[in-house]
Amino acid sequence: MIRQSDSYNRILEKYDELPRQQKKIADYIIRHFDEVVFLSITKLANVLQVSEATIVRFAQNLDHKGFPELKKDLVKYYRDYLTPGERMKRSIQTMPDDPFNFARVVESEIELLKSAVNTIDSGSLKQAVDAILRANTVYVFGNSGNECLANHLSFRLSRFKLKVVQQSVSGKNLFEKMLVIDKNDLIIDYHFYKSTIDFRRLMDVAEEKSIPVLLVTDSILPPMIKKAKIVLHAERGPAGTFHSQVVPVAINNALIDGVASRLGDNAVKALSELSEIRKRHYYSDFSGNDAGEDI
Amino acid sequence: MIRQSDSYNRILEKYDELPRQQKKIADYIIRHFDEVVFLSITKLANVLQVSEATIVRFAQNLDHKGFPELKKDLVKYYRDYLTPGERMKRSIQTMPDDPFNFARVVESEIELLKSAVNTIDSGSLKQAVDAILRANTVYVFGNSGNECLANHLSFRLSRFKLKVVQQSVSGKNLFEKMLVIDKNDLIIDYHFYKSTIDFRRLMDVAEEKSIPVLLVTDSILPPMIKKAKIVLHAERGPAGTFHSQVVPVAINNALIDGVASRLGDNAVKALSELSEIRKRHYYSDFSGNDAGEDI
DNA sequence: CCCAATATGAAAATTTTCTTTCATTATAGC
DNA sequence: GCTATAATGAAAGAAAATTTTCATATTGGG
Repeated sequence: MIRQSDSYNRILEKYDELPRQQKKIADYIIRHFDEVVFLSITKLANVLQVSEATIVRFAQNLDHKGFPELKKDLVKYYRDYLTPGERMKRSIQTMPDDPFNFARVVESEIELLKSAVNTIDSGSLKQAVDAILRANTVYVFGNSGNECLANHLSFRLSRFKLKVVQQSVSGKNLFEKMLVIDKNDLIIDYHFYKSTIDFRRLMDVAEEKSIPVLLVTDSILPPMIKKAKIVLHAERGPAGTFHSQVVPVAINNALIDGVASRLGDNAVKALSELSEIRKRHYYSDFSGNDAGEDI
Repeated sequence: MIRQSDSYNRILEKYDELPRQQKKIADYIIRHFDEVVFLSITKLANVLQVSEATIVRFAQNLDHKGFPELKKDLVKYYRDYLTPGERMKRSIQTMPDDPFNFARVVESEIELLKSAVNTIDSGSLKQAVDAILRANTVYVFGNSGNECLANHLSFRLSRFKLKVVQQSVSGKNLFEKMLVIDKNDLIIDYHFYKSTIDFRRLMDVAEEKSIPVLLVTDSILPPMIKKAKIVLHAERGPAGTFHSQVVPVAINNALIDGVASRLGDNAVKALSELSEIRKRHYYSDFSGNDAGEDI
């Protein structure tokens, strides 16, 4: 419910005193908050079948100088409380500040995941899965803070018997590693915030050799994403705070799920084959029923 | 990723051909989508320090009649896809059983996170953070599917200038690695589902040498948790499905947050020191303002 | 039902936003 | 380094949005 908006409270306060047409305006604003923030007085007047003058008077009755001020106030509220990013920031701020409160961490992760839904579309996801399955070998790049992501994805994919190579190198070694990659392969790279030399090198070489690139990022600046064939984009929280890897991990999961469902029985077969091999060769000498490992 | 917006795609298409100032406009729009939808051309010109005329030309270069048309297009996209809840609803409704539906993945992750709140108590979390800070060196173990978790935690902790060693080894090598660890250190291990030989070896040696162990697990079977000093326990979903690492990553985040808040200014200092070093030695030779990396 | 007080809409006046023009500056090709 | 071409900003001009005015309509007490 709408709160703490000066305008909103004023509307409620004065609602009973408002004349007929102005009640109509008040009703509409309360019910269609997120429309009104984008409407001019003329359009609002048309929608409501009320004169522009009356809308101005309505605004003035609420102690605003005029309609633009009223709208500014509505926009302020809208942006502060109803926009995904803002709501997240706020919910983190307002939480009790106990650093050992797991609920707090979870709460903000959930908000992040929810907003990520807005930015990952199933088209790209499908494209990504196709590219993975089509590739001769999948090369997963991810450095420093993103090594864990590269590791996670490459581990899971290799369990489906896909040819996957994890590359967590930087500097000149990067070129060497890239020598063997060609256009029938796929490069997956995790890269956040700003582009680095290594990233640009990678993208340049990929372009030169026509190697398709799947980029997982929180940046949507053209220099960053222009050269990538497929981009999966998700915010990881407000800049300046510690960035969580929960959203990228969820993206990995989506990719893994997608690949698994495409492979169908073959995925299951690959996994059980692995478990067979393991049982026979490595763990069969050990006590009874706890030899397995989770999938 | 922003899609299906004519404007957005047109910006990407034409980005390279755009002159200097207009690139600036393109960058700002892409980065601050949700600001621009509320700005007049005058205000945008002020923010960007670009003339209004140039903004009009930018809009026209994108095949719009003028600025209002461009804005209308941006608003349309914003309202369709970025409004709270809209997109989530949309994608869940439109494709209930599509394996490429990110919203579905996210929903189940959210459920898992929510239930994890009940099984992680702040007492254990606090204990865990204390143990990390008290330890001489933190040894983070995590194999195969859990290597990414070990990598994630050790990377972040080492950024706080803590002594952290990641150990992703198995078999006999494990013994060798454990030789150097003593009771003033801390072992962190990620272990799910069932115990393995390696796990028992680790726990046995730890017990013998009185090394404290922090165990992150989804199992509460006594053989699993008995020997660990601290246990953080969370479900990762029903057996038989692919197990997501989202919950363990969230646990890592909680640990990292806790450590950061305990270190207070020192954490910030360590991070900014790192960024200084990097700036001076590695990236200072490169173009302008994009040398950084995220934290 | 009538009258005063208030509310309303149409249209004019004003303000703000947007577009075009034109002189100046930057850029790319030679 | 020079020149042709394109890009830019300041300011004028056009268009749209907003406010005010004023004549008319509505409302609520007597």
